[in-house]
Amino acid sequence: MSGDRPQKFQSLTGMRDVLWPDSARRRDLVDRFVATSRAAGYREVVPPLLEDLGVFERVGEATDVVTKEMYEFTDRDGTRVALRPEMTAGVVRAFVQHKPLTPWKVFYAGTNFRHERPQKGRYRSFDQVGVEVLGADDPDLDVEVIALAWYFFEAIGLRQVTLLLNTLGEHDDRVRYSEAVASHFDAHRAELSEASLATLERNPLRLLDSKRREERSVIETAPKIAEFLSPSAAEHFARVKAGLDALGVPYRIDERLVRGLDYYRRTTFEFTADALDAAQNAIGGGGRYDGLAEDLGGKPTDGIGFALGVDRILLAAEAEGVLGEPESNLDVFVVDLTDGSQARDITHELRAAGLSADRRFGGGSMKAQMRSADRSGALYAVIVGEDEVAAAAVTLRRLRDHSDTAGDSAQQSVPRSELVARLAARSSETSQVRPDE
RNA sequence: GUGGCCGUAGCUCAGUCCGGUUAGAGCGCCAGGUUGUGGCCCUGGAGGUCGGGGGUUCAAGUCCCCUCGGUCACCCCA
Repeated sequence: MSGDRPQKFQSLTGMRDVLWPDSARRRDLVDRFVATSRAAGYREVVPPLLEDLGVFERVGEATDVVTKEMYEFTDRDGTRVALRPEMTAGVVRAFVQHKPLTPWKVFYAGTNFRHERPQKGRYRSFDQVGVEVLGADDPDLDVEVIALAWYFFEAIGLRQVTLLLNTLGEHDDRVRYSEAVASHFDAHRAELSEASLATLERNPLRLLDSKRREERSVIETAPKIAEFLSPSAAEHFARVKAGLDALGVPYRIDERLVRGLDYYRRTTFEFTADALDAAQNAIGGGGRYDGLAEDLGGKPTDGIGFALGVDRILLAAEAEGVLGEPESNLDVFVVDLTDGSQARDITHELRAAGLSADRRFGGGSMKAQMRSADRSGALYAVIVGEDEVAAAAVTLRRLRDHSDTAGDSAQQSVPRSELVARLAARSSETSQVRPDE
């Protein structure tokens, strides 16, 4: 016998367990996103968590997300694989692989992984919801996609959200613009930090949204994308703006919004939560990625989409105070003063009839069982003891909302045979009275 | 990857500067008050390797070193 205790484990750095009530809020948020997306004709896609490393390498060779932050490893058969750091690459890979009818409008909800130092609103395992549309070039599609996210934020009650909008031009525009930006910063190397000089080599556009204050003036004087836009790119952007105006979706043009992943073309956008007092206040972002399908071996296909950070939206909702306490959904708690067989049978019957029911295991005094009933949040307690069994009845006690039940005494005896039908009837009444459930 | 702050009960935290009896509080949990009635109240109880390891000392939650973890910020991003 050794006195050593077994090792105690805890969740890995940057990974968290989501327990109730947080799990209930998360579930509610995702459900609302699903409803919003379905209402606009989007269908769910569920790509795998693990992809060939190349799927992600193709889309972000110049980004930290891909070069430094991926969970990558060699699989048992020697394949280089990675946990997805974002959703778009996998979805586009699926599009190229299955060649669905276009336009392909999909939504998703899932977990991504990035090996970063955690901080508020940033975790190594984080959930996103989002949509992608492949195979359509219409600027009104950009409008639909952006508005969809906007309506979703409205639906969950968020008010302090800002939509930032920009365009990066078409492929050639972006290349010429990038060169111009590079030469601008190259001429001001002395004013750049060492880290920024490295960024200049890899992806000069990224310098535009640097947060370093001392570099602000160099950034201010950098060339603007507007001067590099081809007529068709400018026209596309104008129509996107006009569409958002028509729908009453407010936005702010941010010419330094270049976004993190380097597959973006033309329209880019980002949503920030102004109530969030954290450095990570971007709650969502997206844009067009017209070249991505081709980069992944498919035919040239236009694409656009966005991803929203579930964790950050929940933080923003908390900051705005729009998160309600999740309510108990339990109809009945069964208190059994006999040997437990009554609770076993009655909960079974109630559940089969579509009601929610719980009970306490291992018995306990009536006081203890009633306390459990109260804590469960159940609307009713069904009490069964020797007296009830002898009378072929149960005691039905209302635990909450006594006041609004005039004529409905707090406690009454109900024939055992009528219990399920009586409760089923009341349950449907109450659900009609409560519009927001 | 870099830096600041913080690790004491399930949770929120006193106690650490200036080392010294059995390490405390509130909330929560359990039981009793009410031999079949929850919430409120009263009484009692359980619950702690003081993150871990090493060192200094007669004596360490308290001082020193290392380490692990958390948190916030930078970088970057949802």
